[in-house]
Amino acid sequence: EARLEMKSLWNEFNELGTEMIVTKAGRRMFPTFQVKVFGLDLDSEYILLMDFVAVDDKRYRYAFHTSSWSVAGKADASMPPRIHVHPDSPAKGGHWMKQIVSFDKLKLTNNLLDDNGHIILNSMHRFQPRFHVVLVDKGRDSVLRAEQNFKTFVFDETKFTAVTAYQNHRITQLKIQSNPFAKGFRDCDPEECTMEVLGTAASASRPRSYHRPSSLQLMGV
Amino acid sequence: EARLEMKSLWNEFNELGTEMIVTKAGRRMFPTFQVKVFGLDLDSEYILLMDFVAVDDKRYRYAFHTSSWSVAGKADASMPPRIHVHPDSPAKGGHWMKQIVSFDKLKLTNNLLDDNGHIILNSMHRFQPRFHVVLVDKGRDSVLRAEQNFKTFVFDETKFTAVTAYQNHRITQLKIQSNPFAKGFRDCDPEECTMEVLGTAASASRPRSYHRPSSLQLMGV
DNA sequence: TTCTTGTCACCTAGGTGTTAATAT
DNA sequence: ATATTAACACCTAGGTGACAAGAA
Repeated sequence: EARLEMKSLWNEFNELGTEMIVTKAGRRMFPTFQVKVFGLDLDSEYILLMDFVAVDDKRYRYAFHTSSWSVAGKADASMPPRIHVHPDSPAKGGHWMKQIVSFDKLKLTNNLLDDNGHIILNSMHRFQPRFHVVLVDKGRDSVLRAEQNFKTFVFDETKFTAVTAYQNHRITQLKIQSNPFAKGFRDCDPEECTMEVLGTAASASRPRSYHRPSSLQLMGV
Repeated sequence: EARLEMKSLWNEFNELGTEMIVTKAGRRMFPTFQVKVFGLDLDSEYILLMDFVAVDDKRYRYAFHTSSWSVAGKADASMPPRIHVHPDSPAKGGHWMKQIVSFDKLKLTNNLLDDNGHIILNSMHRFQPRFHVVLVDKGRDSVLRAEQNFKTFVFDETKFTAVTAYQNHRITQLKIQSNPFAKGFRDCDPEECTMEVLGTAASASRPRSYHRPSSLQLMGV
């Protein structure tokens, strides 16, 4: 009834241990959480939303010398729970099913006092995104049908560690290779570095490198 | 029940004879048609939309030597009529009234075969934008109440001539001075040419000019 | 002649990881 | 030490009028 899009890309990240940046202003997820929805009633109205639950009760730390994560104690105080309602909500089943539903407006923040409606997460903690479909039931006693009007989908491969700066260098490289907005950091021939990593895409080694001047000499401090 | 926003800017354009560019791909209007809506029922649902009607049955021509428009004959065959439904539709009265309603996604085209849902207009003809508020009435016999569920607003100062290229040079200059996206053509000190023409904004003459190289020497043809 | 089209430099607006500096 | 922040170069994406060339 709901299929995760870009599943192979999510798998690539998940195998390395996905990291998502959180910032004070709010940062989008990459990959973007996108789903194809099936089996809704064409003319009934639904609200689609996401939330994030802690994977465990632990705080993590990354050891650069071993390139691995380890537990660094119990979780910090949990953040105020928030949900992200897809901006098209509410909309009819026909609307949701006619195209991929993309949560590209969703942003993650570590700012406890955020008033932009972003999702608040603890850095160095692990989270599992969840996707919910809620049937808008305006009839009497809708509370009695709350259970059947509410469906939740969890895709294990979308779990991630929230960070304020990337820890695993291989995650950084995969982000750079697959996110169009990071094209400026790609280490390849400027002529042909348009292709993105999708699924088992080839990774032919590129002989030429694109070197930008070090910002050391550019930033006048 | 509906107030035109940026009325003074619309008036400035209207006094010169507003022109709006139409292109094959579709061009936004400037000024953007924006309204503040009042008096809706907070929890009832409304659809807000726009359409464009011909001001008269004439075709126009611009005489550069006299800087004036004149009638150039009867109107060409009318274009397929289209409406532009505001993308937030349908939404409750509370949603529409809590902020300015902006039709900035609306685009004008002269392409009869357009399949992007843009508004199709005849170039060198005059048009009057119209704004409609439709109450979503799901009751029986709603057809009997169609009249009272439908309100139309016409702001005379928003009428314009559709063109494929600007005719009146003063219109061009006012667009450049007031549209942020045309800032590159402003003839002023690059340091301080941020201010836009709003209402009776001052037009202090600027001693310094910003001259870009002529594209004659840049375009290698 | 008059009008239309396509390309361009130049903007707005905002999403990237990098880096140095700061905080804890 | 480790984690966070803020400024930055470099992108994507797309809205401007100018201009030259084409069409009617």
